[in-house]
Amino acid sequence: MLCPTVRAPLDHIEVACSNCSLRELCLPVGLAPDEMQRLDGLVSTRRNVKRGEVLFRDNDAFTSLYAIRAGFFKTCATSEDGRDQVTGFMMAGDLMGFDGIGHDRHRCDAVALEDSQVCVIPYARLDELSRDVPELQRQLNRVMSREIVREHGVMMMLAGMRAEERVAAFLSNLAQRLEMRGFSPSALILRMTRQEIGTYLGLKLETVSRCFTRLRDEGILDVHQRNVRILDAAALQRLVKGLQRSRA
Amino acid sequence: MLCPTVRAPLDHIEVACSNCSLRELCLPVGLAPDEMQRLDGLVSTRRNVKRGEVLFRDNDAFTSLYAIRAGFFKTCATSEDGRDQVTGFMMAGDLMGFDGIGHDRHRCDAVALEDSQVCVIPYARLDELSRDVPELQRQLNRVMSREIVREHGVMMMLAGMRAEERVAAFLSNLAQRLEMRGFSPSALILRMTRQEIGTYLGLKLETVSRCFTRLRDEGILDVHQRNVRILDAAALQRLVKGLQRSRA
DNA sequence: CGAGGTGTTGAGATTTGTCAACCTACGTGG
DNA sequence: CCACGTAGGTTGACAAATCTCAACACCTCG
Repeated sequence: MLCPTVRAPLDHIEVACSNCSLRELCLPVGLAPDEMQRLDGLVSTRRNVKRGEVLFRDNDAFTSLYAIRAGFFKTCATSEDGRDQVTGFMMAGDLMGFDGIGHDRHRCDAVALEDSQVCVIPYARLDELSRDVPELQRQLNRVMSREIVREHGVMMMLAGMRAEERVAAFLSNLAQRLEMRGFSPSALILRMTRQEIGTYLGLKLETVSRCFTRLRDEGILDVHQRNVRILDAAALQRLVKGLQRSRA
Repeated sequence: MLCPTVRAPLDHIEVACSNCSLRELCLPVGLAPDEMQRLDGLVSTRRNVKRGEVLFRDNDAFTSLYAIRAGFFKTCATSEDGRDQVTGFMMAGDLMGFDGIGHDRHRCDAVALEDSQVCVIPYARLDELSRDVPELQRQLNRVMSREIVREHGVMMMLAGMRAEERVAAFLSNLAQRLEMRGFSPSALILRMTRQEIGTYLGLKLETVSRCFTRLRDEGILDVHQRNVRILDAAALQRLVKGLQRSRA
């Protein structure tokens, strides 16, 4: 994606959080300029991860958090018996790796779904710095808290929604997050397979496919493989809220 | 549950984290004695919550975290459209309220399922103290990280397991946590209704009931209303791992 | 003793999963 | 530049799991 002759200078120009276009979405939110510069000193490494490559894997030693600078990831938890659960899809500005803090080992995999770049945030140094910069600590707590709340939302979706509602919620959420990043909220290019969507939503891939088809037939979507256009966002939202069908 | 003539002295004797029998499960894990004393100074309020009472409610201003000293709670996330999701069942030593850190408002309800007592941990003061006591900050991060990982497990259960497996996982988890607290891991008294279990597991209450019956018929459980005895923990575990039926 | 909340069970409807066939798009190498 | 192989996606018919609705049993508490 990135042309090497362009990437090199970018590494120099935007290497710091203070200059990063994602700073309003990412860890530095709320930091004063001098505080942000101290964070810059910490986040000095970037890492390219090609599509299909693993950034970290379940049971890897935990050393760092990762901020997505560009690209798209899935995080998957794997149970001993081989069950696989996509726990989230992550995009630019999102932070990954919190699962590792609790036991000094990662408890899920992070896999790039397109060629990506992440900022490496060494946790030991972040921990150190956050003693000096209270606002950084607070922000870290906030981000983790929001991750917990986000997961509540996923649980609600998995436990309470039927297939079509789940797919609607998935698309609606994706669109909203793309919009926050300045992309079109209606023209989506999915970076994941039907199988991966299914694993995330607790559905089989055929069911996901059928839901896409049904939403197309209802005039809510335009679907061509991974290109999805949301034609009727309001109807999608009604589905998410379960107003389309009776429900106690 | 607690007899008042006993409770009063207890309040004096065990008022501090340093003396609390739950300190190995709760926030103070890993703190040095002097650090723990500083935490004692902070956690000075206790609050009794009767069965059915709400400790905090969705959209309440966030001021404190809560450590369960005795009793049993459920936490429920409610979506705008009235869908209700039990996100967890909490028992002695568990911490609640992390959902509120992200936006200074709680994002779920905490309801006592039996007469309970919680320690109130004012967040602003905890935040302050954790600057001075790095280990406290680290412990807080660990606890939140584990909450994230716990929720991954719930997502895996909701997305990947069939009804009977979910019920088995629920019981097995409950038993394990009771055992960690020194209770029998085989004789359970459920503090929640079938409805609440169902909401947690993404099943209707009738399905939960039928699963209990089936597990009884299979000789794995002895069920009388809310009294459940686990007769064959190994079989229960096999169910959790999905070894009982074919699965890709 | 009665009332109401809770739990169980049954029959039938609905949703989702399973299996299999086929289609489509994309990348590779000739 | 085209042909082919393969992974990913769609669709159909049928099976299985779960939900729905309804009746009834049980238990606790006033």
